[in-house]
Amino acid sequence: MSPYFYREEEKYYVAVDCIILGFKEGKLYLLVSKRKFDPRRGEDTLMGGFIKPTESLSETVKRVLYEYTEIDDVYMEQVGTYGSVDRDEGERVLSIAYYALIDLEMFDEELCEKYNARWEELDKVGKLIFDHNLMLRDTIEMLRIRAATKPIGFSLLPEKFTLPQLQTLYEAIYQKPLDKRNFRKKILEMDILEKLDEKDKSSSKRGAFYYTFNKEKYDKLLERGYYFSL
Amino acid sequence: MSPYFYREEEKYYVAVDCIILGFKEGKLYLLVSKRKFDPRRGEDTLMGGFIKPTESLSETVKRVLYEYTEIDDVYMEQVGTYGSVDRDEGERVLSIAYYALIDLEMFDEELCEKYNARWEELDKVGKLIFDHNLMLRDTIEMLRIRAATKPIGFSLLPEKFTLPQLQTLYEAIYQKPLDKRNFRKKILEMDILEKLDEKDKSSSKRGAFYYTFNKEKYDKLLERGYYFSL
DNA sequence: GCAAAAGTGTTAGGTGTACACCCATGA
DNA sequence: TCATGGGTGTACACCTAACACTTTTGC
Repeated sequence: MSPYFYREEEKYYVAVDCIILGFKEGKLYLLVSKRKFDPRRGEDTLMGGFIKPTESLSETVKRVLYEYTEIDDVYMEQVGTYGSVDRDEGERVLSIAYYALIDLEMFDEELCEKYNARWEELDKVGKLIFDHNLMLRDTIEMLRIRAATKPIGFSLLPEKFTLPQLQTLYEAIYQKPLDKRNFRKKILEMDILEKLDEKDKSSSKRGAFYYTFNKEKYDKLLERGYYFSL
Repeated sequence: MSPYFYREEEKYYVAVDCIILGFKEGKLYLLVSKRKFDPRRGEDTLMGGFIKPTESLSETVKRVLYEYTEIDDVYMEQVGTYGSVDRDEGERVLSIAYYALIDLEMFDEELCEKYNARWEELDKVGKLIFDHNLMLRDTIEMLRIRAATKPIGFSLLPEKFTLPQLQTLYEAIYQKPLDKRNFRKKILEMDILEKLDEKDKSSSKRGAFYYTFNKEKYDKLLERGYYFSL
């Protein structure tokens, strides 16, 4: 038997597109860049890349994420695959969208110049190429669901964060104000945060205590059938 | 400018695999067939097919679904894309998994012979080729979430169904018994079912009233910000 | 008349939600 | 001392979950 099993079938270009999200000053931001090649050179696009023959899907995504952010161990999740015949007017390309959540304190702003990229406020993102706006919409929908059921918000914050910070993050994700007392009660009851002695005085005189997310505790709770819900 | 933009990149085979689910006698069933070509000829597999150049992703899925079930307008949803380098030991193939929910009363059993297929009870499904068991697991997880938040269960039932039927369906999906009175109260309160005068006497002497799902009512409720939850 | 499944309400406990004031501190 | 954001508790409404008996009818 020949090693070429599927000779009769057509092959396609396959790319990944990354919806890279960050959080600062109470707002969510999307990393957008200017496309560097045709078609649609110079227009706004998500970060993407073609799959290489030796790479699994997630390896491609990690490579692309590293290329544009120089950060490893980024939280990411597959959003879906987009396969209209004419979605890319160059040639037929199937694209698998992944979103990634990064801590902006880890991001080196100089990379923006290097890649002609910028952090665009999420609700001010304009027209992107191809179906990238659709990918973004699908991501946000997914993110809202995930954020309510999995402790992924911490990926958008520094190691140490304050409860007011965490709350504004969730407010940005859900696009609605949350009650301070209810929010704090709920998140603290889960017993997955560690309070530090240190305070963040950058946004108030009194200062807010720093907390860290205790992943070990969370994993143990998971084993006991607990599940996160905000 | 040449029309060949991405010449440097590699192309890949892309297939879809369908997790086709049905419901009868209180149990969920998966349509499984014997693979008809190499590699892995004769082993148990999901229903799949390669993407044709003129087809969008969902068109491919519809074609495959129609081929194996001869049913149109099937409820389906993308589960995810599987892209390990060696997932198909023949050649590199990326596969996009979709699940589909069908009403078994619409299904012609003779098709099973034609395709060497069978309906396998969901918790008795054995080893499938490649990563198809993983696709199935991911589908079930997704199905549980969807069934709780979208009225998709009706896709697995005939046009007319009884409340005991509907309840056993949800019990099969969640793998846990539900309280009869709470279930009925909740589903009837939603006001998306129409009670018929007719009864189904096949499973009891007294007979259970038939109901139908009123999609128009549901869509109207959606517009008013209502959302389904079971 | 009896077996077998369909159908029907109430209650208690828990969860979500709304709400207002004091505290700590730097300027 | 005052302006600013941080931190705290309670009460009520609502929803969930538990629970048992009657009805219908074919055999």
